[in-house]
Amino acid sequence: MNVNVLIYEDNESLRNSLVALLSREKGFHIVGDYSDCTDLENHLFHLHPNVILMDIDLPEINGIDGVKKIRAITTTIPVLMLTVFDDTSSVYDALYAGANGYLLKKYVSTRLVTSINDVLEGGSPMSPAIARLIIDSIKQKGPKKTALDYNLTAREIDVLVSLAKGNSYKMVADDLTISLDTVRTHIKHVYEKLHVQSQGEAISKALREGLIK
Amino acid sequence: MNVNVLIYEDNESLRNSLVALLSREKGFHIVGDYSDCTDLENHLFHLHPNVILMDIDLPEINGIDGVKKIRAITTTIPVLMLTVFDDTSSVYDALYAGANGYLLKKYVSTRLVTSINDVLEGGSPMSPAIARLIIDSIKQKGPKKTALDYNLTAREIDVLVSLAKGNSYKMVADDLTISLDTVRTHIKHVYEKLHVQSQGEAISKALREGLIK
DNA sequence: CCCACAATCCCATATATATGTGATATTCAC
DNA sequence: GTGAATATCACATATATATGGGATTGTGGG
Repeated sequence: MNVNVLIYEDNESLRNSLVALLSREKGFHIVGDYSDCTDLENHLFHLHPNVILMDIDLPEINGIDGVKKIRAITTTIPVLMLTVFDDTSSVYDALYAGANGYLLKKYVSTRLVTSINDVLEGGSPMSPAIARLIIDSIKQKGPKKTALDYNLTAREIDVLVSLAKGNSYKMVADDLTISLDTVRTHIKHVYEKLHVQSQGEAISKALREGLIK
Repeated sequence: MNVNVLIYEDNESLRNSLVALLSREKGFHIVGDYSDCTDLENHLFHLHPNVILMDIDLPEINGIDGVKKIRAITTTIPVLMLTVFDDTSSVYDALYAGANGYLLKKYVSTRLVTSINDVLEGGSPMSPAIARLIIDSIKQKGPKKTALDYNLTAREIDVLVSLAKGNSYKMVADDLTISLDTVRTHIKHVYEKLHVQSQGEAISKALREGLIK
């Protein structure tokens, strides 16, 4: 059972280290190591990698775009990002592009092999510092309140949700099969409970605080 | 340089393993190991832990509430969660409660010491399976579009943002120091570009797609 | 049993909003 | 320097919305 590893890393000394490190490891076979991913499509088709190591800061095409190119061709081959920077937006961009893991270069020597095994098993290994960034940015959004925090009734939420879809009062009425006046009444109560006095404020408060999705 | 570790774990055999494991490790000192965290406040004040290991499934008070109790008292002592389940909502609840790391029990033997060191350094270690959950749930929200995707102009965004604050057209006009009619014009254009025809739909689309915050 | 609350409907009206048409000045690219 | 895009303002009007009042019915708790 051999794992074919494809490497994109422009720093030659690090690239050589990676190759050396994995060559020593039983079960790993390096099918290619390159300093840029301009010829990525070809490599994918001919080298049959099981996992790809991708540096973030690559010349010509950066690692993020590299992942995008990979994901445009296949979604099954896991990609492990390598970087020196723990920068929030790069992390997010890489994850959205379809990267599976995120390893800081200073941990390569101790955690590369484990991390490769982790992504092969469907996990998303990341260095603690990276994980910290992600967690912080999640927390920043704040814990979601529920509709209960404002004592909204089930029906009032129905109306709010329908309204947030962009429905007019009349459409909400049709949607929920109630009269226009009933819609008005519910909305009136919602406004009182949320302490707002316009549709715009109600919808934006509801969405921002996670009362509705 | 001794690290004081406080442990809450109801499974006695695991708790003993944890104690044994850390006792062997130089630099760690276990100041307490308990099967529940009912007496948490006392422990915090008298045992002076530098790091706390907390099981998720605890009798009486569960681990999530345990973290909340800790965070009500201090925000500086890192808490590392231990769990057998990789369940999305528990993970989120724990993170929001203020946990710093999240370790699956099956990795305790190999990664506990490293993980403790990671949280002490301000990182957020987590098992790859846990990280995967978090990443998936982030990705689910989809990559944020920018206002550019709809060719909104700077001024149109200004108006949209002001509207989403709950401002009426008149208030937007005051806010941006332009006339009411100009506000109308901008909004008209926004509606055309977003393909919506009401304020509610515009605001909810803008918020949901991340055009505005 | 009574009360509070939820859900439903009705009426009335002052504002606000959506939409059309039209105009002027500025800027920026070609 | 001509044209396209932007930002600004104006006028008109049909709907929609916000808000006040009042009413009926069912339900669940005390």
